[in-house]
Order: sequence, then structure tokens, then C-alpha cells
Amino acid sequence: MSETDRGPVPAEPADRLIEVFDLVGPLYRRAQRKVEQEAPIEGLSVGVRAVLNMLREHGPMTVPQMGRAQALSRQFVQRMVNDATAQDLVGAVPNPAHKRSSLIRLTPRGRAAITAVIDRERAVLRQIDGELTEAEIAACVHVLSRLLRLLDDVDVD
Amino acid sequence: MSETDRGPVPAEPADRLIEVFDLVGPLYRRAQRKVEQEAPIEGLSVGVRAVLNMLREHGPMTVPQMGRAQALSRQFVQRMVNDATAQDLVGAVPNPAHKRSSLIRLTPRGRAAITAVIDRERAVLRQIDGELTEAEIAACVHVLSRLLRLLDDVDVD
DNA sequence: TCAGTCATGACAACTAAGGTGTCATTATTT
DNA sequence: AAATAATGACACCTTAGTTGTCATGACTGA
Repeated sequence: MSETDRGPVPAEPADRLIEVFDLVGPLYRRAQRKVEQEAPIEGLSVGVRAVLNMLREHGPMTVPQMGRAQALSRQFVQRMVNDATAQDLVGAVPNPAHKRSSLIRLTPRGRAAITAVIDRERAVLRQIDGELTEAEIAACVHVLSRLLRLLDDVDVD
Repeated sequence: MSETDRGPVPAEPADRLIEVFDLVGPLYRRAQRKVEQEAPIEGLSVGVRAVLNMLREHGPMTVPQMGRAQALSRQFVQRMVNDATAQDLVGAVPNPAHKRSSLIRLTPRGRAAITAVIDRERAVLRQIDGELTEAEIAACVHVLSRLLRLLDDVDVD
């Protein structure tokens, strides 16, 4: 119906990857909204949530590291870290590697908050556990990671 | 390093799905930025691009339909359609099914613009064609689709 | 058929995610 | 020691996307 005139298209891998991107958009937006609905309980903005989650799974990091890891500008992450600090969700500890840039790490309160959020999300995701195989999920992670690396040259700052 | 005290975690499927979401965020943002860098050539905002792309692969649709399809508010899509109309990228045709809500479809100019954009993206994606199998990509699409459906109850408007 | 409800388009106001530019300060590096 | 790069801080801005409201025209069901 939407084909112009050159007949059926072979649908090469690149096209299937475009399908992936077409899914990423709506998924991202829906997930954002879900987080917004849930997180207010803890009073977390999406940005703060992202920071806490990074610290949760990666351990203490510096602000610039987090920015690079999430493809966010250093300044934005800084603001989120400042917010989180004001709420006593994260704290700074001296960084042995870089004297200027301290390591940010979760406070007990921060850990409790992010754990609660993640647990609630896990509960939602468990609803579809049975329908997806481990292999499929692994493949998905793999494909997305590769795509991410492809776009990595997009540098911030 | 970030484990609190309850030892190694089994990493159930729900956790792997959280990994998926952790990838979706950065991927979405990087993709947005790439689009922003490319699209200015055609003068397309991200929203307009999304509309054109929907029409490209789905054929003519009404504004509310597009909103639902992309989990975007009706009003936002409307604005994008208005923008696109002003640029002569899309046009309205009478809708046999609903007399009030006309069908939006690509104009030749619109089709040319979105085709150019997609082709450029396809070229980028072809760089990694060889590294991902068809099966992996298919699995990825499957997983993302399922997740999308899970979050579907989030209704706009 | 007529009342009531529903869906659409239009417009306005708003929120928040996220970027950019700049400056002073402090680390690294050579 | 000088030059360069990285960090934090702050201000400003862009724009994606929502929400609210209203008038109007379209279905629907009694």
C-alpha cells in the first residue's frame, strides 16, 4: 500500500535494523512515562533515576564517566547528581585516581530508593518472563549493544 | 562491587530485561542526535521525521491513529502533521471510514525527503550488517515488540 | 429521529529533558 | 614551568511532548 513503484523490497538486514529503531522510540517514551508514574513515590526524576541505576550496577563513578556511559552531557549528569545529593541519595567520596573529580556513590537512602524502583519494575517484567527465551533476550541485548557502539562516535561536549 | 550484602544474584530473565531497558535509553538519545545532525539537511524535526516514517511504512493514516501507534499524544502528532503540511511534506485526503478525520499521506516531496533520510540511515546500518545474524535481529525485534505490548496499557489522552 | 456521547482539530500554556556556552580552578602532561 | 585538558558551577536555551479546554462535527442507541 505504501510501496511506490519498484515492487517488493528484499528487506535486507539494514531494514530490519531500522525496525529495531522504530521500536526503540515508542518503547523509550512508554518506559519514561511508566517511570514517571512510579518514581514520584520516591520523588525521583528520570535523570536522577538513571544516575542511581548506573551507580547501582556499576558501583561508584565520577560524573564525567556517567555522562559518557549514558551518552548524556557532563553538565546534565552533574545537575542530576547535585539534585540527588540534595536529597541525600548519593554522596561524594575522594577519588584516588583523580584528585579533582570525586567518586559519586549511593547513600543507604539512595540504594533503598533505587532498589525499590527496580524491584517494582522487575515485578512488572516478570509478567512476561515465560514468553521470552533467555536466548532471545540475550540476542536482543547483543544487537542493541552493537547498535549503541555504532553510534558511539557521537560525542558530547 | 555494587552488591550490598546478599551475595551473588541469580540474574533471572526479568533482570536481563532491565538490561534491555538500560540500553534503550542511551540508544534512543544517540539516535535522536544522529537524526538531528542528518535531518537538518532536509529540515525535518524529529517529530516530523517520525510522522513521515510512519506514513512511509504504514501508508495513509489519521492523526489519532498515528498517536496511538507511537504512544504520542494526539495533539503532538497533530502539530507535527501541521508542520509537515506547511512544508508540503504531507497532505490530507478524505477518509471514507471517518468523515471528520481525514487521512494523512505523503506528498511526493515528503516521500522523497523521508526516503533520502532512511537511505542515509540504511547506509550507516549496513556497516554492521555482517556482525549480526538475521536470527539475532529477529529476536531483538520480537523482544522489543513484546515489551512494547506490556507497556501498552499506558494510555494517552 | 433526536439526544447524548465520543472523536477530532485547534489553540494555549506548561513541564521537563537535555544541550550549549562560558568561566574559574585544578590536574595532567610534556 | 608552561601548556593543555578535565572538572565543577552556573546561566540560558531549545524542543519534545503533555495537559487542558473548547467548539464542532460524527456516531450510537433508545
